[in-house]
Amino acid sequence: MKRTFYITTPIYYPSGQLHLGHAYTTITGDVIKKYHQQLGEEVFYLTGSDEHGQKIEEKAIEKGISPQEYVDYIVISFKQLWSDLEIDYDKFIRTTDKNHIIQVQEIFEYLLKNDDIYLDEYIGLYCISCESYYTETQAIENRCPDCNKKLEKLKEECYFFRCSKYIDRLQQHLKDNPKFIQPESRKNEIEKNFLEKGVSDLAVSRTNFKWGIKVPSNPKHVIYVWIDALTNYITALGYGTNDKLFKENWPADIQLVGKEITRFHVIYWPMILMALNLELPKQIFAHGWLLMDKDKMSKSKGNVIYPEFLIEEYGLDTIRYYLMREVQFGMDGMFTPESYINRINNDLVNDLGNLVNRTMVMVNKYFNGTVQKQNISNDYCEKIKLNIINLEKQYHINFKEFGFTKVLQNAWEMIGLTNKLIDETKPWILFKEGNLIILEEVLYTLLSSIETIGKYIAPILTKSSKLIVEQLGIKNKKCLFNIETNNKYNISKQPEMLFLRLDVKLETEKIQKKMEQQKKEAQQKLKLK
RNA sequence: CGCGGGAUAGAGCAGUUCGGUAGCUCGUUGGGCUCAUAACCCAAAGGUCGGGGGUUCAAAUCCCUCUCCCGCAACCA
Repeated sequence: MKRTFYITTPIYYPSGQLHLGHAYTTITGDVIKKYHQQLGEEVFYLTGSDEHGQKIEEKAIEKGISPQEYVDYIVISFKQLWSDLEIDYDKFIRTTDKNHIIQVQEIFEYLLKNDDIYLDEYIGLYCISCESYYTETQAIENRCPDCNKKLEKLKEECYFFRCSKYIDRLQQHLKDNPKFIQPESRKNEIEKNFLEKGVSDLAVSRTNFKWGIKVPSNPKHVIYVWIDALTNYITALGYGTNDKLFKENWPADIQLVGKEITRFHVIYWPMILMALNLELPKQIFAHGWLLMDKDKMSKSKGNVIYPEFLIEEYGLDTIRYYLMREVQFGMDGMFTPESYINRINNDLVNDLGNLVNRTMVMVNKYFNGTVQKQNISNDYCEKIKLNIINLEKQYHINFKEFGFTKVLQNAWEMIGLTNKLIDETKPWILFKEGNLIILEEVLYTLLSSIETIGKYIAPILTKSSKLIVEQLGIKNKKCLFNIETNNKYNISKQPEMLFLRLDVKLETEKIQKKMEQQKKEAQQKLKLK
């Protein structure tokens, strides 16, 4: 049986337009996919949309269309964004897919039959004007935390999932698999805050809205988000219908989630899988948030940035680079227009772009675009070659631990060394003095170093990597760090610049203006309501 | 005493597991170079490692205590 590397993102909720935060998660998955493909592994990458629930129902009513029409419309924008970001997903699952609906119903009935789900009454504090339940910890002196009105105790018929049955097994699993939840800090949080305090049974159905998957044996109940949404990771593989695809992919190798939904993915999701007698995913990675100037991105605050604008203005690679470089994976990171533009100028334009450009100009100027390896020894060149070898080890270690920041730091260390090599060997003087053999060896070393860098950054800087490899005239594109395979380079005569220098002040203002404009639009929408 | 995370140069962060000259990027200042996208290379300045106490020959790191910030059960990556 063929085993593939299976990656999932959360399925996003189509209550509005996706922003840079969503893109962050999905780009990360894409980077992981590209790395594993580079290793020659088969990869299956899943993303999708979670389309049911009260909020969607309300949005649709507000717009005077059916929920289905509404989600169809929003999902087009999701897919468009992933296409703009060149996300190479293998399947886009929608919880309104027919197959998903049937499977969820079967799963629900199966759990019901096995007594993992039972019918009972939900008693909770309800706010009539907000139409929502609050827990006792949320309520402020028996008043609604949102509108401050008095909360009523309400009873509602509801199906529950028997968490108590699986809690011991889950705790054992966490003990046996210390890397199940990453990063470590999230694991501690979950254990101390939830597992050790006990997990009460989970309400898994609703009767107060209609837009969802009906419980077949009791259709006045709609299956609530947990069993509907979480199971997407298996129904997408054809659980229950396509055994082959399912067995090739499940269990997932890595499930990416935002830190706010860690709880559902490391407590309830594994319990559902246990109840279904399925293996648990190998790892759940909870990443942090992208903050805008220390604030969480939020539409009402008007500090949201949408990726479309950035792609159009600055190119896809700049976004991928920024997110992977600036944000320590697992921790919160910051996006500020200024740091974004600065990263582009400093790292991409000055260090990388300029290195490639200055080298290629010299190769064309001094050797008309063709240089060969000269079998002479040169201290400076040896240093670079040694570094390339060390780099390879680090590369795999870092990628396997999702240390994207480190991957890029190492690449940039290499770029720095290569820039330094030029200053140390001074090719223009070698040329003036007629030291052509040494000059050719230096230029050859520069090109092999650039080739390594080009391949090294491939999973992250997809476009630049391709352009570098193409412009160097490299044939054996697959080979990763083997610098000795190319004894000769025949480079492009008119190299194209990888990145163009930006005016920091001008561009920063442009982005801020765009955000202001979006803020106004959002406020107007609120007024219309 | 609810729990978890955090506080390190002007900014953003690493280092804390297993104590031993405090590090990276950007910014600032000075110098070098002219192949290159006024880019690149070198150097310097800048820190009582949140406060206080303790253990130790030695603490950013271990222990105690205090202060401040962030997150935390319903649907926000």
